[in-house]
Amino acid sequence: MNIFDTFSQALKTIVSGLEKDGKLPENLDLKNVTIEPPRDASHGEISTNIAMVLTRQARMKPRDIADMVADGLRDVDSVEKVEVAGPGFINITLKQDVIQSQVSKILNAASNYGSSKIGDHEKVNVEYVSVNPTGPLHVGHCRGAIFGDALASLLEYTGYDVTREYYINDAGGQIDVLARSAYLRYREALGEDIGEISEGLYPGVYLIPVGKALAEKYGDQWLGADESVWLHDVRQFATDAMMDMIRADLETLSIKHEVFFSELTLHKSGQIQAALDKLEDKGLIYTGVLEAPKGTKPDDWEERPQTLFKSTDFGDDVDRAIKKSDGSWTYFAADVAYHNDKIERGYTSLIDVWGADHGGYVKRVESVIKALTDDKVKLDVRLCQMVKLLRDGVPVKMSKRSGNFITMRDIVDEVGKDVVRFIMLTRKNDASLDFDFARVTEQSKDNPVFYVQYAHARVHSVLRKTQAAFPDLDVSKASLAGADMTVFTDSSELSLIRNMMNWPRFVESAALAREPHRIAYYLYELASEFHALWNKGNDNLDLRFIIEDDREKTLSRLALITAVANIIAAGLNILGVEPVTEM
RNA sequence: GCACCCGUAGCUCAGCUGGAUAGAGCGCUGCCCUCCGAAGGCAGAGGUCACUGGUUCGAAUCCAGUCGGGUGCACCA
Repeated sequence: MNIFDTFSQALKTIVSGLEKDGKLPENLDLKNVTIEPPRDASHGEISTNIAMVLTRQARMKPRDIADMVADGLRDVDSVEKVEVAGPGFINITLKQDVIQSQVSKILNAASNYGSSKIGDHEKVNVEYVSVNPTGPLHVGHCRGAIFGDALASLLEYTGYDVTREYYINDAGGQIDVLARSAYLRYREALGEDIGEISEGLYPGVYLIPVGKALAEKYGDQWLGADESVWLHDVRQFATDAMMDMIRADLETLSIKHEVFFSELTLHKSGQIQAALDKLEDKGLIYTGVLEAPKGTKPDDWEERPQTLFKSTDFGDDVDRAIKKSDGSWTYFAADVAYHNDKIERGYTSLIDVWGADHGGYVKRVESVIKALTDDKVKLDVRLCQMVKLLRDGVPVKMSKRSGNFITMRDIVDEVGKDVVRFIMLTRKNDASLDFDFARVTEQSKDNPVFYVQYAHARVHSVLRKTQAAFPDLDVSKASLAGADMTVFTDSSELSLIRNMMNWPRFVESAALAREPHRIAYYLYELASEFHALWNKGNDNLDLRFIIEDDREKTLSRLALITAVANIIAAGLNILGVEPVTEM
């Protein structure tokens, strides 16, 4: 239980006491009460708005409520001072030794400090990447991949039961295109001159090895054969090859998935029909004609009767097609089945991570979830905005048509996994992000990756140097946690500890908001405080971490900075970035 | 035409789901290395939180509208 939880409990006890004494009306709702650090450190460590929240319910003046609650808080033994300020804030200053002792708590909790149970083992499915298996991953895919992966880790850290999932779109027309493109490379592998690759096929060189592998496995039996002979086998073969490649690409960024879910299996198993039957039973399927879109009307627009889903009943703009005019399933139909499958697997919370260009697709899928579960299962679609690639401020040009795009692998090879991951998480997902090759590899304070990792490495550097000064000093967890913490009296030290006290709150709020970037910001701030303390040691020898003639004080200081390193490591771990021990 | 997202310091962006005097980095200005932990540090200037209303003890945050920017808008995936 962290310090904020402790005071949350204390407040409840105090309020119910006041209710019992008739000083406050009964059954007060404390839902909107916040317990948080005040913005200004001079107001103490903890602040609550309880008096203002209860004003209306209790029909009393906020200051009067605050005074009564403050009296109760003064009896809590970790409290040094309680003040009522402004419109009715209650500010609590903790006893200094309580603050100091937090260092022991952090060390004892080790990597669990900051982890939380708010998820309460809720089954959450996080689906991300889900790129069509028709080529390697390119930069555009990086952000969603990293975001999804970090979000999944964050949710695990806060007590959710998380499944990381990839939806393989292996059933659509693009797979036929892939197969034909691979077949062309197959012919090439068998010595044919295939010339220019025609417009409708994938030109990428990554298909050359696939063609060779096909030739090795099947020989020349398909040369000159009709498409109907080889298409099925080549589809399967090429899809598998592409997925192997994609998995390898993901591996370079340490992106993990537990489930790779094939769209094709939905078609084969009859699950699409089954899912639509569920909607049919609710009277949400009908045959109709959609109106032409209002803005730019497609040239080839024509009226056509189709099987439609009544998504407008659930907030969508228009009803959506389930079947094409030739009677085959739309992509959306498969997606209905896919989400239905997730629901049937028992997830009560679904998170889909998509690129912002799929924004128009959100409402229809939300509609499906609402329709299928009577709004009981939550779907949260997180859209990731574009990444602008720059080199020294100049936009990097990419042409998708010529196949001349920067791949995920290119970018990882150039700047490294950790840099890519961290930078991609330094903006909230729905804001666009600049990625400048020159800046992200800079070793300076401007570069947040470097700055945070440097802090962690510095702590380990100090620990290594301690060996020289005190070869036999016991720096085990137990020894550090048992150090004398009362030596921390400098404002920078106390400020650092206060900051560390906030870590659990940050983790929880980041998880609830599904915003892993908050972790990155917190780490930057913590690193900044740590570096500030380090710098103070430049002028004030007594504030250095290793004090040559004072073994005990050195141990205390090591305890402090080890706590910092623990938190940085835990945070970086959530982001999937390696906490390095030397630069 | 419609939907979604965005609009905060000169620039790039945070702002902990409604709290107190709105923050950080870059850039700018001024100080700080004979030696010791300067791939830096300290301090300062810089804001009608796009605009207008509304909700309430209290709004950058919630609601409505306006303006500006981005994205997407029948069978594709």
